[in-house]
Amino acid sequence: MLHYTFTAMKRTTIKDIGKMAGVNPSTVSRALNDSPDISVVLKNKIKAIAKELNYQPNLLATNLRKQKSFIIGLIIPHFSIYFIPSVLEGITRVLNKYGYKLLLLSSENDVSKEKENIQFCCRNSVDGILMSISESTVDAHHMQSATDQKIPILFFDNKIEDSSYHQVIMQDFKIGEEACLFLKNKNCKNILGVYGVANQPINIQRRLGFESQLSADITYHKIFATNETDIKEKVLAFLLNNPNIDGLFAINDELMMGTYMAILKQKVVQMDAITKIIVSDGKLPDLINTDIYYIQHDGLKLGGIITEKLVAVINNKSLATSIDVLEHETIIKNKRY
Amino acid sequence: MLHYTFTAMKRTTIKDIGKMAGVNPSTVSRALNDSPDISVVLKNKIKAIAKELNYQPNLLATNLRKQKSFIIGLIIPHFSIYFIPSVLEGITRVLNKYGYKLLLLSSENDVSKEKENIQFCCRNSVDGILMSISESTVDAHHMQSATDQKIPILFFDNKIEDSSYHQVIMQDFKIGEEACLFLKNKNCKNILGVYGVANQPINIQRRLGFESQLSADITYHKIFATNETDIKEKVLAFLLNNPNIDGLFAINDELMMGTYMAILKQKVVQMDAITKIIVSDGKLPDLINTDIYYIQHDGLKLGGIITEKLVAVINNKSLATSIDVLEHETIIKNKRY
DNA sequence: CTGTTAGCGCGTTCAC
DNA sequence: GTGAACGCGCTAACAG
Repeated sequence: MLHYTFTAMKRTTIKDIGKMAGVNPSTVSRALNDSPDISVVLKNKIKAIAKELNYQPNLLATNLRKQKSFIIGLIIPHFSIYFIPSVLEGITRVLNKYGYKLLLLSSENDVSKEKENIQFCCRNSVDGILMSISESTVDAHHMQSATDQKIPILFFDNKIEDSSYHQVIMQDFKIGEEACLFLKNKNCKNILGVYGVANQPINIQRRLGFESQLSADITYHKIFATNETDIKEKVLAFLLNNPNIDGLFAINDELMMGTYMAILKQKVVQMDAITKIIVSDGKLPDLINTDIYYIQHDGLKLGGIITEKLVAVINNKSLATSIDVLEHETIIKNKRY
Repeated sequence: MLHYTFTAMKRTTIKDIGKMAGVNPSTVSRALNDSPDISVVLKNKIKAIAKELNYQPNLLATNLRKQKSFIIGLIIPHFSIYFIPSVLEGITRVLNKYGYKLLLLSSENDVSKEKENIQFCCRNSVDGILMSISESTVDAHHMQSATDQKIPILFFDNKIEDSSYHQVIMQDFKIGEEACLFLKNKNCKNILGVYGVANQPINIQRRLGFESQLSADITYHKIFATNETDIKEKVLAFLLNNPNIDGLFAINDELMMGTYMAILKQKVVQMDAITKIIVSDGKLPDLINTDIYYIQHDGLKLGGIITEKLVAVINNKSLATSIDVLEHETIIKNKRY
């Protein structure tokens, strides 16, 4: 066993198999690909030899030939613990179903790295790209190389203003509206809205939706933050001057978590005195020990949907681009333990 | 713009560039690879043309030629939200540093899928594989194709009984010991140990370590479970008959979370009446609202370490295999908010 | 049914 | 300095 480690063991190719079987390499290729042209006996013979030699087809060669890799690229801004894992799970399940694999790339919220990633995907001839744009991305100009090569791109989460791409997004404005109406219905009068960096469509829409339903009798504050730590610090400071908050809207789990920790730490206001509503896939509400309401943003489902759509596009390039808007579930009360 | 979608736009190759520059394709290749053989003027001319034509080298061809892909495969059992994201982050950062990309594969805790994944990696000539084995994996026989091809594999998390592989693991036995000593020191007399499925090395070692430090004056119970829901149900039932628990050891975040929810829900015992110690990267302790102690298992750091090691092995194939044992930090008290 | 030939796009050896 | 020719491993077109 160990001596294999030091022996130059060339990988077996169809040539080798051909030599052993006394046939031409191309015959081997056809046999292994179950071409109907090859007699069953020969097929079996060749397959047996292939198995014995532990033959692994070189996909680099196959792909080069076929211009297809059965790999799809996923580009995300960063690895959020709240959402990405379930999206990944959803993507992977569908991908497995169709025999595709996943090249996972993180743009680290940087457009230039995003472009690099796109190019890497292209150079490797991925069959399609799933893309959640970075915070600093404003348009799709840097995806040129992909469109040039006719590699389909599907944007999800954040909408991009370009109808030539496939997209899957949520009804973000409506989500905001619903959240506000909910808090009003709960009779909140002093509300804090917690949002991500200002320029992302998803943030803007949810915020605008929320604000569209505010009324004059409500005191409204908003805080923008980039991450959990950031929001935590800002809320800590905020609460000192505003201990009378009775309603909270957070546009995602991460921001909610930071806010939650700040409220617990600052202690100027009782956690249960605040009515909280967030957009979440439902994991965080399970984790924390307080009543919290949420609008369902199911990562597992989203992952599945975008992947199904991308695969469909790959298999039928002529599919017209469209923006699919995902229905969300109505507000759900989190069951206390 | 839109008409590109319907025009057969062939990808530009070195041939095209050669034609435009009036030189041979091989010259183009050399120029773009900064061969010292090419005059600077010609180089610049060729590079300019390449840029103008938005030339994207076909890595499938390059890799086929060089037998190297600058891709490394990561195979994990499933997408745990508590640990995997930070490991991914750690891996990606280091990978970016060296220009490698990540092929992410999930075995869904299934050995046969694990084998498939390995083979897919081999067939695509990945440069190396990072591997956290599935629950049902007992040895490394199914990695044959990788070793045949001399693709280095690095195992992390769960140890595998085969010294011919590179490994990075923790001092799991010692972790168990420390946890037990800690609870004893806190004067716990009625302790519950919560473990994963019995046959995984990581689970066994932590449990054995823990049990090695038990003494006669301690009542000790143990529960084995496969996931969060599973453990939750089991603990719910358990607590009914054992309301006097005063100490808890959970070998990871996921199991802790299920236990936590069960305790809250069952209400037969006060959460704060139990001294809790877990192995965690520290995120969960931040999330939940109770004192909890933990032994640090830093995913970000681990991801970085295993990737650095794998890259080192890739660049120097002769490196002897070794089992690196990661030092863990001593027990840390979680700061209450 | 099977062999021959050609080429996917690139890097490399050997000429000159 | 640069061109020509070859091959990485595989598949597809054309023969027969």
